[in-house]
Amino acid sequence: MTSHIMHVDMDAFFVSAELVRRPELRGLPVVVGGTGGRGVVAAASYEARAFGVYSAMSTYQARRLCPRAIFLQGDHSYYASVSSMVMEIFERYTPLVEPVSLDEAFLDVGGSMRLHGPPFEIAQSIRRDISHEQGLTCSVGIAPNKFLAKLATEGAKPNPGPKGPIPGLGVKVVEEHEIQDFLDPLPVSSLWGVGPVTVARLDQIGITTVLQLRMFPRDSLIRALGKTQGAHLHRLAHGVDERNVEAQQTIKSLSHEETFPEDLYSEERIGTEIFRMADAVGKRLRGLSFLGSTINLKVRLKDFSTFTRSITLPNPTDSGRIIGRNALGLVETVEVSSGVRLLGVGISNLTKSNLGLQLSFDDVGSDGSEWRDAERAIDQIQEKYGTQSIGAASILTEGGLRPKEKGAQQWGPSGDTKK
DNA sequence: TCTGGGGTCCTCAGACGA
DNA sequence: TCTGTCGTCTGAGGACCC
Repeated sequence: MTSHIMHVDMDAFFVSAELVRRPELRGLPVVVGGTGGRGVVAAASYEARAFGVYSAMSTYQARRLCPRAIFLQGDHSYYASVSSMVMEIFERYTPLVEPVSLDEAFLDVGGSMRLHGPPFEIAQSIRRDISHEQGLTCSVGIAPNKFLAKLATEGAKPNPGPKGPIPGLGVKVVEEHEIQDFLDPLPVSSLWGVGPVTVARLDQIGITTVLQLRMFPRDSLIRALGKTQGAHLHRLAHGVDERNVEAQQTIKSLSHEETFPEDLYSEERIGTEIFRMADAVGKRLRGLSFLGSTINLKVRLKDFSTFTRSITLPNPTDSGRIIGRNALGLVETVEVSSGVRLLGVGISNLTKSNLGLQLSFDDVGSDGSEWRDAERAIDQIQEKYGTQSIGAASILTEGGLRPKEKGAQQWGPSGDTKK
């Protein structure tokens, strides 16, 4: 059986997408992300990477490393539309497409080979289609499983150079008999699920490479890292990953959070922001026909200390008002007088809403009308006339309704954000 | 003027009922 | 009746991913 799991990753996706609509910026150091003082870098062009600018770095630091760079505020909805066109290209070659993020997906092409040829040829065709139709480049890894395919993609990527990307392989295939030779020299940090904390723990027991990890007794690894993670890493070091490519994925939670350009001190303002986020969470729930039972609140204070609180309701809900009221109750258990940097409201324990809903007193307004009906009516009006047209009074701020939308502030406040 | 947003999964501790 | 144990649920927090 040949390797038939494919991982496709767009090269510097957000920047590349911007260069398609702003070709005059080609060849320059370009950074996309949150342009405000509290923003982070979402993507850097290969010219900017040559200055040491990488994604997830604070915009502040990126500006210091590369003052000449052109900083663009990320445009999530534009990238999402480009992404959906790229995903459509994948679906020409196999129905088994599992999007990982806007710029990345797994494909199982095991059933497509009679029609489209071997995986390597399919990868070349996909790269050609994406280049011709979207003007973007991508890298592809092909291997017997998802974990190895993703690692293979890293080996296919371009490298940064001062005059732009130095082309990589474009497509890298890892066959069954090559697995150990491919994996052994890699640092443990390249394994899925190994971050800085686990790297430090492994380092303490003398493990820095996958070869050392593979040679380490499984029982000792479990003693050092715990049952789940120890067994997981032992499997990965041997190149074993049983996860299938799942075209249909179910969501388990959804949330909104926001870092404010300036810290919040007023209880009233904190309450308004909580209701604004709860309203958005409720709207998304209704749009997806989900109900949720557990309300989650996240608070980050001025000193970056972070607290989470949650409460499980007796009856699941999709009402922004109920979510907001409970989140407001949770925030009272946190001492916020030192200043709030970030607030987040989320919901988990999700069920499909067509299973029937048991109404609670919270769903019924004082005039006898049902809040759920009111919120659905607002959804419909916003659908027709825009999100600024109508909204609950509880989310009205000095700046107007400012409804929260998914990804609208994905990488932190923009440079021109008003309070 | 340093450190985002949206997720998933795991661990641990405490409460509670059998 | 009291005590210990076990499983389950809930809540908080941490690690990790893109």
